[in-house]
Amino acid sequence: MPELPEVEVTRLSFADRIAGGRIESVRLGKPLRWPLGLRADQLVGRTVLAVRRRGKYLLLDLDEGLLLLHLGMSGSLRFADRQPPAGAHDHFDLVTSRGVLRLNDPRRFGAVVYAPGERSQEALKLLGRLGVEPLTEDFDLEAFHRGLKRRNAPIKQVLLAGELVVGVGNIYASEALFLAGIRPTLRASRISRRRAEQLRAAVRQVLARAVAQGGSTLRDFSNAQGEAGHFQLEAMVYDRAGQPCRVCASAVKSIRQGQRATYYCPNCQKS
DNA sequence: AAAAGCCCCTGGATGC
DNA sequence: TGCATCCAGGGGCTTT
Repeated sequence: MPELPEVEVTRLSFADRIAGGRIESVRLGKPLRWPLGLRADQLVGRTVLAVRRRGKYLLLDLDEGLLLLHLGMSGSLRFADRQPPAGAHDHFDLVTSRGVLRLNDPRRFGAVVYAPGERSQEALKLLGRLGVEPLTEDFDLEAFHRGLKRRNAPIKQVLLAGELVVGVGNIYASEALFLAGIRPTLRASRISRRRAEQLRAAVRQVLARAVAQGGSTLRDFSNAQGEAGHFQLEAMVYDRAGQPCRVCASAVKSIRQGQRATYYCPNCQKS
């Protein structure tokens, strides 16, 4: 589900509301991808200072340590005044004096991990190899192009890997490549500087637009207030196999790359 | 070092 | 209606 836009939209929907909240209790459901990393009751009494995002991770800064949250494929957060009975897929509740943050994640690919500090082993293990943030000045064209030249894998998979630039998942990889007019199977090393520039701009444009639209709601994503996103309505190629390209009316094609579906227009993305 | 495959897990859609 | 199969916004880990 959640790529950078969905994670950022989620963050924006509860960061201000939870900030300053004192942790009153923690409820754990079924195991997530990794163990929490400390006893849940050790969080009680700490304060949530702020919520940041790094790639597809949310970082809850506490007055001591931080919580790293990942939504995996099917996770979503809700922030509410009260704590209703937990449903079958509610696997983490953070009850604070400002409200209750609840993670719902049917597939349980998500995670909530405690780290004593941002530079700790625990944090670096998850965040240490992430590429640059696409929506900041850090997304430097020259460095991006140099990185692409070093990879022979198809560009779609290089984007998904998140080692050069973070936050681009399966929806937005196809969308960005469409906007840039680049075929997803093209080897990254063969992308010219000019096309790298177009791709960089396309990644930024599509992610920013998706944030503005509240993210994409394919089946069950909603922000921490329960509101769905709308970007999926303006997707150019994602999940549109066989349908006419919105630019040239050619049939959108679907292929598989690394066990994931990729969508592109064979006419608008000739190479 | 980089690339390719394999899993983790549940549920919805589709087909017989 | 029942059951099998395939597929899904991710990504760490192991093997080539």
